[in-house]
Amino acid sequence: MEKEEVLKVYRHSLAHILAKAVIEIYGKEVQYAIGPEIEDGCYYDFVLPRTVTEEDFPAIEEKMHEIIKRREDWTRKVISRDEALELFKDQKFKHELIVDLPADETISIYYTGDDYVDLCRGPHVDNSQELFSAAFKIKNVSGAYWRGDEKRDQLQRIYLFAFPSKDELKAHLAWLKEAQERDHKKIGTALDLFMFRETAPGMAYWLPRGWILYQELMKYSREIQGAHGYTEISAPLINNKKLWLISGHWAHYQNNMFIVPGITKGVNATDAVQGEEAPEQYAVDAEDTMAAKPMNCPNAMMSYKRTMHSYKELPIRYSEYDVLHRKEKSGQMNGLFRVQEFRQDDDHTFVTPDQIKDEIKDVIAIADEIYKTFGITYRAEFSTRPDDFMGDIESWNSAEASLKAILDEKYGDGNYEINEGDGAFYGPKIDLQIKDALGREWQCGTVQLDFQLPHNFELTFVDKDGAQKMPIVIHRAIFGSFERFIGIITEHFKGAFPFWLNPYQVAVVPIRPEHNEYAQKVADELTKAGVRVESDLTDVNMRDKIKKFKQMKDPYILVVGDKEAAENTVSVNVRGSNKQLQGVALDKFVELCKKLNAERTLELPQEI
RNA sequence: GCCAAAGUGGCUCAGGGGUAGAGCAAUUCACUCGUAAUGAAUAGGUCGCGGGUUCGAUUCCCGCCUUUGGCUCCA
Repeated sequence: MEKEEVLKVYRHSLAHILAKAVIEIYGKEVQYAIGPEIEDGCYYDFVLPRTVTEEDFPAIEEKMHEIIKRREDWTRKVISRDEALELFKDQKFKHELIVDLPADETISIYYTGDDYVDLCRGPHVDNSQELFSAAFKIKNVSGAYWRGDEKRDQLQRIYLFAFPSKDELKAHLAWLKEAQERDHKKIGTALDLFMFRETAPGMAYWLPRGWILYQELMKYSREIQGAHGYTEISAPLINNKKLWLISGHWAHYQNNMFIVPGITKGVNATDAVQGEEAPEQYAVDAEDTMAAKPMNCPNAMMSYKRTMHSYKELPIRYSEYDVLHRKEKSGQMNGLFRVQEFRQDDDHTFVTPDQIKDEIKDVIAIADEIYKTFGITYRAEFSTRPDDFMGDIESWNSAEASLKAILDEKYGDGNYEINEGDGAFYGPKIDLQIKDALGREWQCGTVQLDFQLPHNFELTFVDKDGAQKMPIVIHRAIFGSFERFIGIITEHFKGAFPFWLNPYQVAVVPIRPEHNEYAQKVADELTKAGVRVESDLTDVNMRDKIKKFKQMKDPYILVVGDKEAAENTVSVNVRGSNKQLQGVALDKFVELCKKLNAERTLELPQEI
């Protein structure tokens, strides 16, 4: 068997052992649902008479070891649907699974010993003793909904790390520990980039160092988009609900919006504010109710609509970096990855149908250029027409064909995922997914075709034949939200950002106070060259200063003393090594910094 | 929203029914130093918020807030 196959069999078998252990501990009334293998092990879902907590883990693990040591045979049996339904008549989830199996499906069951049976396709080990060498550990327990549906039973899911050997488990746990060190929430605090406070749940406070980085990203984005013919607009942060009624957000997205109720004037007051200080009553259904924007598109439509447009003007590209607010359900927030306030490198491009292909191609080219700058790899996903689509099928078909042709050309047939029927109701889309340190995928870039908003806002352009036609809108973002992207790259670089992006690029440390003058001169020359410099001219031990700047992960720390001042040189301490480059000419160093900034170099040169 | 866990000085964390402790950071003094932790002293916390039990709660109980992991992988 292939190594991967072995791993699958191990994990799958261990899931059954887990179930058997849980049943032995919690009794026969346990309802067991499903137990697939996953990335680093497996899990099993149960309904249990009481909740499992961390304190229960050792007992479960011990029971699993005990079961494995029984050297029980695993026997496979093929049975009829009726036999299966009878056998699992007290197991509601198994029962449902059997009912849902296709009519011609072979139904197989596995006995582990003679007191535990599970519905399963297999394959498994033949005897528990094959699992002697397997290494496993309960990872955690969480709630999970039966079949992922929140309206159905809430199950307790027990996760297991599972590997064929102890060494592999150990290696995995070490990897996990390293990954946790990369956590952007930790690094963000350590590097003083951003913070979160209860005064604004899920909304980052950007601190001086972090805000420099943020702005560098926006600067880079604007530079690239400017070169690709984008024009930037900015629009109101809160809009009257009239806008959201037109766009459809009021009907479809209200739960995700922060709403500012208006003052009623004889309208029903549903959310009355009590007390003497607030005699007016605020209500969501008041005419002057406003809402913070969760998306930029409606205002972009308004901007387009202000005047007539000729086909000669298209494509029109309105990019936008405004702040967006989306209200999330509690429990959905996650550091910078999922926030309630963020900015996107957003854009809405208005095109004619025959411009779609070239335009999307250009978007993908921009995405490639940007992601390459960070050395980040992504996975493309193509989502096609859903059942509740809007518009006519011909438009959909041709739009999907255009997108598919671009994806095939770019990534090759089969090198991107297709999610049939997963598109938005207003159009098909391409999403670009990037992994965080823990391997979780987050959607960053997105390209969406939209036939709906132009319709809702009655957008037109005058075509060659003089007829008024409806443009198609392309929504797209490459970084996605800057917040999320910064989270991703913080973990990717472990806080050691590329030179061009690091909040401060060079730190200057004089050896003694008498070297302050020269240190200042060095700092001034670098600043003049557009380099972000910080220096410490206080009367403190130079070692302490170096330590402080190293902790902030400044790429280059310059130490200057008698020798450097005399020779107009600097001694360079390079991030990521203990290397010190002595006697580097100041001019030469300034030139290097300018080059690194101009080229947005990914790697930090270790030699100068 | 749901399941589980957590919240103690700026940061990292210990503690535990009798009103709190360490390291780092900060401040002061000494050291003036050639590339990641000099020494000494000082200051800093109504232990997330509200309620309950108790003579007494940061500790136990309840509610809320915030945060973390999971709720996608389908016998």
